Amino acid sequence: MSQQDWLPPAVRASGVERRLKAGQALFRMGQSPVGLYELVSGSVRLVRVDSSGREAVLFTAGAGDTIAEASLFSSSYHCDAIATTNSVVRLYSKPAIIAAFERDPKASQAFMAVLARRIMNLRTRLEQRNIHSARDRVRHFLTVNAGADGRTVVLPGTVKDLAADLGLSHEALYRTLSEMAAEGEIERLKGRIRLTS
Amino acid sequence: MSQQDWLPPAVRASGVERRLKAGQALFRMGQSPVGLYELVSGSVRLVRVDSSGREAVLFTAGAGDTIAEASLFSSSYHCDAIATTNSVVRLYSKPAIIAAFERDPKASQAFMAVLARRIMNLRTRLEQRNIHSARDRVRHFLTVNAGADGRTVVLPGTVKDLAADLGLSHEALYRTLSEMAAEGEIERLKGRIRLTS
DNA sequence: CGAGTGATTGACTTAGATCAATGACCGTGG
DNA sequence: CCACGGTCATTGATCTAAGTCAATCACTCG
Repeated sequence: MSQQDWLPPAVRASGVERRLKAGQALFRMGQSPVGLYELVSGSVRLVRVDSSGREAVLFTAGAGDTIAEASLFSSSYHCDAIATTNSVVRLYSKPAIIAAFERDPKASQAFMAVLARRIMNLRTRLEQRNIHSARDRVRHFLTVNAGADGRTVVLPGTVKDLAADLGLSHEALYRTLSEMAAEGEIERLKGRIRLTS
Repeated sequence: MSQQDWLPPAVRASGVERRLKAGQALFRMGQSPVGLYELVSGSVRLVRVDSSGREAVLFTAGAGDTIAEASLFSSSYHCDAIATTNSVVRLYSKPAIIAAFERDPKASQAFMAVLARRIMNLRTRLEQRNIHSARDRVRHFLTVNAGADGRTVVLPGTVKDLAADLGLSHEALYRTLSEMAAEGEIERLKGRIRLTS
C-alpha cells in the first residue's frame, strides 16, 4: 500500500510539505484539487458526511499512502480529508504530475497500478460492509489485515477509530472484541490483536 | 460511465466477442486475467461470496462499461463475474492494451480517468452502505442515480437485483418502496421510479 | 398450461444502534 | 507535582428496524 516510488524523481523533488494538527482539514468536499498528496507521517481520513449528519469513513490513509489520486481527474474533491493525528503531507502539483505522465509511460503505468490497488481495496471494504454480523465483520477485518505471520493485526489508531472504519458503533465493537477475547478467539495486546486459531 | 472511447482504434479492432447466457460466469475468482472486457450488451455482476455464503455485489456493469480494469495489474481475479442476463462482451488482450499505453500517453490518461471514476463510484457505494435506514439508503440511491431531469431513475434490472445492489433484503426494499409510494414521496412506473418532490 | 421466478405482504426474532453511566488515562496549566 | 477537563474504554438496559420464514398472486417462458 505504501509504495509510491512510482513518482519520477523530478516530480518528487517538487513536493511541498505541509503540517496538519489533529482534527484539521487537508481539504473539504467541493474545493478544487490542487494536486496529489502523499502522507509523510500521521494519519488522515477521507470522510463523507451524509444528509443525516452521519460520517462515513471512506479511507484511512497511513504514512506512505497517497490521498486524492482520483481527484487528479476531477474538478472538485468529493469528500473531506481530516487529519486524525498531527500529520505531515507532501503536495505534488497537478501539472507536474500530468507532465510526468506525458513523458514517462512507466510512471503512468505505475500510477495505474496504484489506482487499481485502491479499487481492489475499496471492493474489499465493500465486501466487508455487506457482512451483517459484527463478529463476522471483525473476523473479516482481522484476516484481511493480518500481518506477515497471518495472526497479528496492528491497530492503526484507537479502537473507536476502528469502529468508524468498520461501520460499527464503538459500543458494538467493544462488546464484540470482549466476547471474542473471552471465548479465546483473539488475544488483545497493547495496540495489537492476535488471532489465536 | 459508459465512455470507453479512450481505447485506441488499433486495440479496439483487436477485440474478440463472446456471448454469455444469463447466469453464466465470465470469470471466477482466482483465475488469471486475460485482458480487459467491455460489456457490449446485457448486464454482468461482479460478486464476491463471503465465508457465510452471502453474496456481495461489488459492481453491476451495464452496456458500455468495462469490467475488471483493475485486474490488468493483478495476477488473479479477486471476484466472480456473472451475467445476470444474456450478454455480449468484447475482450481486449492484456498485451495489446499495455502496448497501447506505452505508445500513447493520451490513452494512458484516459484509462486513468476511467479508473478514477470507478474509485469515486465505489466511494459513493461505500457511503451508501453506511446508511443504516433502508429508506434513507433508497433515497440516497435515487438522488445519486437520477437521470437528466433529476427526478427519474431507470431501474436497470429487477427490483430484487436492486435490493442486492443496495445491500438490503428484497422484502425490506419492497416494503420501503411501497411506503414511500403510499406517502407520495415517489411514484412507481414500469421499470422506473420518479421522485415527486 | 405448468414450472419457475419475481412481486408483495404478514408475523416474528434478533442483533445492533442508542442512551446512559462509570472508570481509566493523558496532557495541560496553575 | 497534582488537580482537572477531555476523550477513550467498557458495560448495562432498552428499542427498533431490518432480517428471516412463510404464504400468496402475477408473469413469463417454453
